[in-house]
Amino acid sequence: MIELRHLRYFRVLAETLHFGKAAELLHISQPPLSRQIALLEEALGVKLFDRSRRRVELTEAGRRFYLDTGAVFSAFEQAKRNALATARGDAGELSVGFMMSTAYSITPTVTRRYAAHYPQVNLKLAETLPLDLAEDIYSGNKDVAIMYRPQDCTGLETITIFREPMMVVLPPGHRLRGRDVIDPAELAGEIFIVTPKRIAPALHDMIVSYCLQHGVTPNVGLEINMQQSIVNLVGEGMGIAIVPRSMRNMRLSTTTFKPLKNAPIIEVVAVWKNDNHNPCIATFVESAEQAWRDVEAAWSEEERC
Amino acid sequence: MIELRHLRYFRVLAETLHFGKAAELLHISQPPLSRQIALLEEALGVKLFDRSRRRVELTEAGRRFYLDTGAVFSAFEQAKRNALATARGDAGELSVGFMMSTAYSITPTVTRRYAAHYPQVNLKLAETLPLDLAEDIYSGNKDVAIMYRPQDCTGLETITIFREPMMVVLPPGHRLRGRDVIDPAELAGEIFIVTPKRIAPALHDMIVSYCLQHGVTPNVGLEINMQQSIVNLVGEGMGIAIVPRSMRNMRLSTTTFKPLKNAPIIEVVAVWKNDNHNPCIATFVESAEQAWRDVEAAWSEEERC
DNA sequence: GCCTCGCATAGTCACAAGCTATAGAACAAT
DNA sequence: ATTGTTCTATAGCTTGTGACTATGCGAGGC
Repeated sequence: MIELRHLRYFRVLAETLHFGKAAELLHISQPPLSRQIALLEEALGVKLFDRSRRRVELTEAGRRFYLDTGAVFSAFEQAKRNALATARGDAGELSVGFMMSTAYSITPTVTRRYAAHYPQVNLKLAETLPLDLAEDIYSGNKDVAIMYRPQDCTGLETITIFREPMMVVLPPGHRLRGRDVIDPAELAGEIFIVTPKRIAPALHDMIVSYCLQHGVTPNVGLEINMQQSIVNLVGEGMGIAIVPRSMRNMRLSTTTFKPLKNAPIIEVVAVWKNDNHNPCIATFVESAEQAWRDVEAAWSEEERC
Repeated sequence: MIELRHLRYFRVLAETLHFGKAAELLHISQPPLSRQIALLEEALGVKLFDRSRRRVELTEAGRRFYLDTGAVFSAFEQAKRNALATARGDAGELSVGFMMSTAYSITPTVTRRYAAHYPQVNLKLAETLPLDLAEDIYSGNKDVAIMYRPQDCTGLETITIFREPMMVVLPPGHRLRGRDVIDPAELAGEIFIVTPKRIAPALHDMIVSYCLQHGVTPNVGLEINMQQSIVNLVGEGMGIAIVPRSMRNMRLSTTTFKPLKNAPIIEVVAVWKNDNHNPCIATFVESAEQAWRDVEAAWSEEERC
């Protein structure tokens, strides 16, 4: 059976055309080289060298074989490089799911950064309802999710990649538009627009329990799946809402965002299954963490100014 | 050092995902397979399989490596095929030189046939003066020459690939135009247009000695290198000439070709050096010989009709 | 004609690939 | 739980073969 050894020996001999020198380059002695070349020729059924006892030269077939075995080694080296890169998470494929409500904040930052640092990774991004995200991670359908911290995390790894306070959004001409900070107690009686508990349990529970803690039972007049839609509907005068601060980035002129007293902090996390061995997960998470540190640093810089 | 054996084992295991079955397919027992896979992983520095004691599956890197090693084996198989084809003379490069005077007869027939049968051979055709052809063969500059049989053939192999009688060409309005066959004795006093002895010794000597045998000393009034030019000049009334029959194929309306009594036969041969090991020479010569047999068969068919 | 060069052959050694036997983990069935 | 089954890994031995040294032998050079 022909092995890479035979091809290695052949190529060095083809380059030197001298058994002694080739053997020296290969760190073996001359007789085994003679023997291995003879075995190679026998296995191929083709004479690769014309050799008198004095001179060695390539046959036509040998010349051809020299060119072609170059491709064999290129392919082999490429295979090794790719395997290493893939194992390190520098190359491969990564499916990332994200909640639409992070599309104005951390998701673009993180994914742009990752794509720039790891161009050999084929990054597949898909907007997904929070409800489905955890399921996709469990099933292995997606590798990483960017979502609000889920309540049940058994078998999952999470890391915080974004934190922001919740704010209240007010419709045009609302009685509280003049205020700097709003106490939730003042929101009693307002119509609240909220995501359904089924779709985004963490977010829903956070808002409800925050209100209850401040003595208000929110009057949920409208259930809407997406944060963006909620803000739009507030703009249409359908009610008020408590949403993550980054929703301001929608820059909808009809709405007003106001800080809340003792505002709850919402946490966006990257989530992955700890027995999912796609090595790109590690590089992605590392990159996302760094992106968050950069954002935090930029914010404290802003505050100082 | 990683050998093809490791890659072969890896690929079968990657396909079966079962050490026992893979080992059986490879006609080895299971323990050495485990060991060789472990050695491969160690040499690469990459885990290729996730294996519990119970289940085997590919890692990301392993999946990638499986794809890439496919290319390694493709390249290797290609190299083997090409080496075999080259050794058999089915592929490669062949330089063929030919005299322009065969451009109306055997050269197109032979080369078209060869190109059709051996499409993988890169055939390099070059028109060459007979003088230079032998030299090109000796020096290895060309592999095969198509030419009139040379006088000195030491170190050369030759094979006849075409035979044709010489004919006399007459200018417009010549006194002998009405004759069916011409006796060379009747050509006494005519101006002969002949190739210089230096350029095509075989052809020159054949014509001169033929004339002498028939009691005529040819009056060489014009020396012209190429047969085609000679026929053209006969058409211009510059003299008469004795040329190979296939020169009729020029279809020059001003000239008249007449058979000669006891016409000498000119032989076109393929010539190659017997220590030139280009395997395409063998296939080319074989093909040329067959082409000649076909032409002969077609001729005797014509005569019968 | 002798010497040198350089590839091939002969004979020996050692390493590693392969074998058998078995341990030990994971899962299934009772 | 317990036992059986199914796999992979490990241990220890055997053997094939790649590599080494010594030498043969033909081709050129002096």
